[in-house]
Amino acid sequence: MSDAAPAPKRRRLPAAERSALLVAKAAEVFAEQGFTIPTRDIAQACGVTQALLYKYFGSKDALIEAVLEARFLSERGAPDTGPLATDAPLAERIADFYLGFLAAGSETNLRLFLRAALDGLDLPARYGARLDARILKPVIDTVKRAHGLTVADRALTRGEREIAMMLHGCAVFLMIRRVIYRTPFPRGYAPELRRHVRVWLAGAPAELARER
Amino acid sequence: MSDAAPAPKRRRLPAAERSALLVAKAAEVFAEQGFTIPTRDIAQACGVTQALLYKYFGSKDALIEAVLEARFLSERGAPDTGPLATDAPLAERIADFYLGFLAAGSETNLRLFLRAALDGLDLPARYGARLDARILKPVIDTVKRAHGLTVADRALTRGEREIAMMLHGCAVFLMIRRVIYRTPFPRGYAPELRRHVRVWLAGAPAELARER
DNA sequence: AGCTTAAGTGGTCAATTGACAACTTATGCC
DNA sequence: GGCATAAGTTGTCAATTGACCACTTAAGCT
Repeated sequence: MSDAAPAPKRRRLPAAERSALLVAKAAEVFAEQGFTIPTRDIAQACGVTQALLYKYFGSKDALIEAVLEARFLSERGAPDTGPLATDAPLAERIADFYLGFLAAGSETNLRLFLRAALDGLDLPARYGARLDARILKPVIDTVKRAHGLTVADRALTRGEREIAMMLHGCAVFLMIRRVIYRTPFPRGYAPELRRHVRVWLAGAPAELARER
Repeated sequence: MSDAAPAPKRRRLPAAERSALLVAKAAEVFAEQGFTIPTRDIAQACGVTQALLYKYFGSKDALIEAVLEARFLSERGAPDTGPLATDAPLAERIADFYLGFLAAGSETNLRLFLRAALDGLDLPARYGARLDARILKPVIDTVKRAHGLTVADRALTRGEREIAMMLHGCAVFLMIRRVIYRTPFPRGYAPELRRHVRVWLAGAPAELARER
């Protein structure tokens, strides 16, 4: 009975640790509730007083910026390009790569990204370069190699980028349907994603060849 | 000089007219600023006092519901399926149909829809049936006919629906990139959309044939 | 013109919200 | 143990916000 030990109050964390904790939790809350959620609610979700948020981040905007930085602009979080380089069939490699991207780009990330974009926070422009380097170019180069096209060391042409964006849009839209529209995918989206890759691969190489 | 005629104060509109005006303007404001915008700001954008909003709609939620109803659940606003039935080449017909959809689904509509979905307003589920009837099935049937497959009078199978959804996702993602991500498309998105349709048509018919 | 009625306004209230100053206390170091 | 310092809290303030009541006035009818 007398389990008198009071709740294990974890107080007085070192600043770096607390800061990371606040940013992580705030990301979830912003993603779910939007950036207009009161700072008091964020603090409560963090198990901390509202005033402490202001000790760590001088303003609500600064907290938002810290969240976006941590989630989208820091070096961590690039999807693993390993699946692209196996000796499996091309379609399988690309599907596996994108399945990794969809898993890594968590629900929180998608919600945050869309909310930030809707609210004019200029995130997509800042994120654009990373998208090209981490996702679009690796995919295009993989397809080119598989079809005997020469792989240049330069940035994607506009046309190549759009071809890659078609598949990317399909993958992101799958995630939007599940996470934002709340469409149920009882067996995950692997089957649908594989089909998308099949269809895309039926037409994309010819388009790529056209691009000089 | 003495254009002494004072500002043409349009006051005392008939209720139906005023109501429509409020809903239309509120849709724009919600789309731009999100559903958390103060009712006072909406009223100001309408050129009306905040109290009047409460005369017409008993609460903020009721106003939001009226906006979503008017934009997504009323009978108006179905995209024109005319372009699907011309005697132009298949790719051109589908591209033209979707260009119409992208133009009709205005920026305001896309923003509203995403915001509503993000905020858990359950709009996608309510809108789903209309999407099938107005867009996905017409497209699939057009492709089937062009490829000599029999067109049934029943609803789409799950597989057919996903095949259509692939193209739909590409089109919506184009709009998202322009409207939400604010990516510039100097020459409109007709060129990219046409390319998407080409690629899709290279693989989709084979997938459709598989679906029995 | 006079009157009725619906359209629209001004002002107010309690609750909420971003921000912060003053205060308290846990924790590591000697 | 004693204590310096950073970690965390309490309480407060002005501005904002959803809601609404009492009041004013334009339009149509006769």
